[in-house]
Amino acid sequence: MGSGVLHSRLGSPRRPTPDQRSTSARGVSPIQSLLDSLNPEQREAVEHFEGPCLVLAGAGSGKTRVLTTRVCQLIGDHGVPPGRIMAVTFTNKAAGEMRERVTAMLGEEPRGIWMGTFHALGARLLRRHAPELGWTRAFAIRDAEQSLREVKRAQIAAGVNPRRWQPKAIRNCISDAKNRLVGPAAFAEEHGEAADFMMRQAALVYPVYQESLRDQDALDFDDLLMLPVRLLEGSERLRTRYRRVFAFLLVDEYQDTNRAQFQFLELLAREHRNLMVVGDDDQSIYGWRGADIRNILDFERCFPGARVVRLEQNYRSTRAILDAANAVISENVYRKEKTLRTDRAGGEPLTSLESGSEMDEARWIVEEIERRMLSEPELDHRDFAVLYRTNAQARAMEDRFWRRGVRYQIVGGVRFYERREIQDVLAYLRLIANPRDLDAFERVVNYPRRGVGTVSLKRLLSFALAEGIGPLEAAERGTDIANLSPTARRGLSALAALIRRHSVLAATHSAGEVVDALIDHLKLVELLRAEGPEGDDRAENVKELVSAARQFEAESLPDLEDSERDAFTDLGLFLQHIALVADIDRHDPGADAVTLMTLHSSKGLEFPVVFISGMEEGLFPLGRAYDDDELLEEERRLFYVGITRARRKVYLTHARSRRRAGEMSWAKPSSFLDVLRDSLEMKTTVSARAGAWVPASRSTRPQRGRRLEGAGGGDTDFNQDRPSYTRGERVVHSTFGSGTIVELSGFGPTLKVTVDFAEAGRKKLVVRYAGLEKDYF
DNA sequence: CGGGCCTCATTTTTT
DNA sequence: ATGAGGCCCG
Repeated sequence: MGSGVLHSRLGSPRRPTPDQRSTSARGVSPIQSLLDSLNPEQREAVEHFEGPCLVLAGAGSGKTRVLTTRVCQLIGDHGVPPGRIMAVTFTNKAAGEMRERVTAMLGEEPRGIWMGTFHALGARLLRRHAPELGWTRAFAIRDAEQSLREVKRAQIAAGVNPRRWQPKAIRNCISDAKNRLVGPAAFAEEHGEAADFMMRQAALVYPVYQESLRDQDALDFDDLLMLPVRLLEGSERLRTRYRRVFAFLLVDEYQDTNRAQFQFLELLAREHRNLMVVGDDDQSIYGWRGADIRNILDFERCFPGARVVRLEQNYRSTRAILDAANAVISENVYRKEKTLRTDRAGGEPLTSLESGSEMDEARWIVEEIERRMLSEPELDHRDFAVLYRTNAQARAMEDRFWRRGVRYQIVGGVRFYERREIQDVLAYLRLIANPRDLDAFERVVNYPRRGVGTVSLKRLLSFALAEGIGPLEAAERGTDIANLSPTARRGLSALAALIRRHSVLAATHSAGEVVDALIDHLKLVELLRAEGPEGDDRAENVKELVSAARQFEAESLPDLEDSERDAFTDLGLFLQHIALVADIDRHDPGADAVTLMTLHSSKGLEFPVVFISGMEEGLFPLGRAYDDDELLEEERRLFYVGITRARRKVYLTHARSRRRAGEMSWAKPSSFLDVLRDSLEMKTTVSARAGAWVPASRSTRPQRGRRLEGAGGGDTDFNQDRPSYTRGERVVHSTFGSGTIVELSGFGPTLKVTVDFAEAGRKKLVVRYAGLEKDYF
């Protein structure tokens, strides 16, 4: 499991990239022949042995290859035991890929090496030491959705109305705090009296939330980063031990690390300083999640004497593509200056396409893929990728691929493990593995129907609280609870018996058997089928979960070392596994399909032909990016990432109209196209040319001219009935109270106002969502 | 308690 | 458009 199409494709020897094609001559050591095929800078990085080293690796400069070869070098040439190396990657996919490559180079699996994402490695550390922090070693990991529900519960407990204060916003505050290593107490001190209302509310919720997680023996994603730091900071003994264990640290995608991750590395590397980080500040695209670009810009200051290696030779793209990429990224101000070189002169120019709508755009893209496959028989489906800014854009694209019968694969979006029916089964499994899991309990208590509604649940929970016992124990003692209906009492004891029976089963049986028995017992397949046509799919998904569990047993379980297995049940290990493999890919690894995914997901991958769709103002860059130069630069880096995925051809497509959040909107081509204008080949779809709503005089070369918004009428976004605002006007907001408008920006649906509120201070609001009213007093 | 109907908010990326 | 959540009635 976890070996998706992309991963195994990259690991496949079938289509080597040119720089991999170098000979592996017989008689010479494999590592030596690998070294011979590197350029001088790459070799310098690979042969670097001890001390800090920063590798600034441009897109397509072979950085993954440098990292994997260095790992082999450390093991093979310097005799470093694999168990003393930690290699951090950005995704599970990348970790799997690196493991495969290292195995291929060394001729055997590097057993004992700590390789994975920060989250996975943090979890692994905590699996050993959680008791020192107040959790058990079998702690559960909350995904984003689960922690959102947890925040909401904590809000209610803390008296912070979840309707007035969005749980999502509160969760973001808590998440930011954790990524800055700020705990509940420190946060309360910092923001308990703050002028910022939101932070003040978060300060109330955070301690309750965290305590509730601990009561349930659960951690959220951010804890997996913060708590390992706490652990090492708090224990001299562990610090010394792990500094010795991890004698060599390697970090990929270093530009996307946050404060907590940096601190973790620093704690481990402070003494031996054997830390190599590889990254590209131009590809930093996770600022919104706390990534701190200063980690890369200030590396030399934190690790004085660090060697710096620049990889500027690009082995991936044509000159035409690199010129475009360089032109785009050089617009940015906050960056380390560097220029990518290539030997692949020339190449096809980039194509810009104007289409009429998102359906039209998708249709053209699919047809263009078919055209290219006809004229260039060496291209397969898998050689194409369609990238977009938001997951919502996948719909129209998928629809077209599906109708046209062109094989495709969507990465990300609605994930398998996030589906309702899967979450239901998983909740049962979580509860079987951990009877203290309240979130899981609430989810399953009345599914399938057991006659336990909100009222009974409330009574049960307050009983549990009063008695100081878990919800499941309370359910067993249903007879002791006052005012419970006979139905609810029966339902609860049936649930308790079911969970207990399966807990016993889990102690001696495999995860697959437990899941199978559970589904069988609940008659889930029958239940879902009865829901109607959609239920069939759901039933299939549930069955697929059983095979996922069996596959886990067959493939991943044997790889685990004894120290990681010891006290856990197979079911527990299965749950641990899937909590961290979020974007698990269930497709046939050999599948030949066009890849559809977000620009963010595309980082680190490459394709011969890349389409970047939705090149429209307001969508890419997103409208809100104009609030802030740094956001706009991040969007531009995202564009840079997208362009540099391509080996030989880039298409940039936009649509004049697009359905967004249920309503039709019109947009200009993205301003990101401006710097490329002279080098783009311009195309227009037939229906964009013929669009009846476009004034005829403009329709021939629309991409050259300045179009007016709403040409042809019918643009509801610019409705005259909408209230208009002016500077100095008084307004009232439901949460922030009354204030005065000090600034206006944007227009139409993106009109924003900056308001000085008497009590809440200065806020920037989107008029469309803020629900402002005029203040006539 | 459960089902159906109504209202409301939605804004972007992910380990 | 879509989904989630609240409210009312059988």
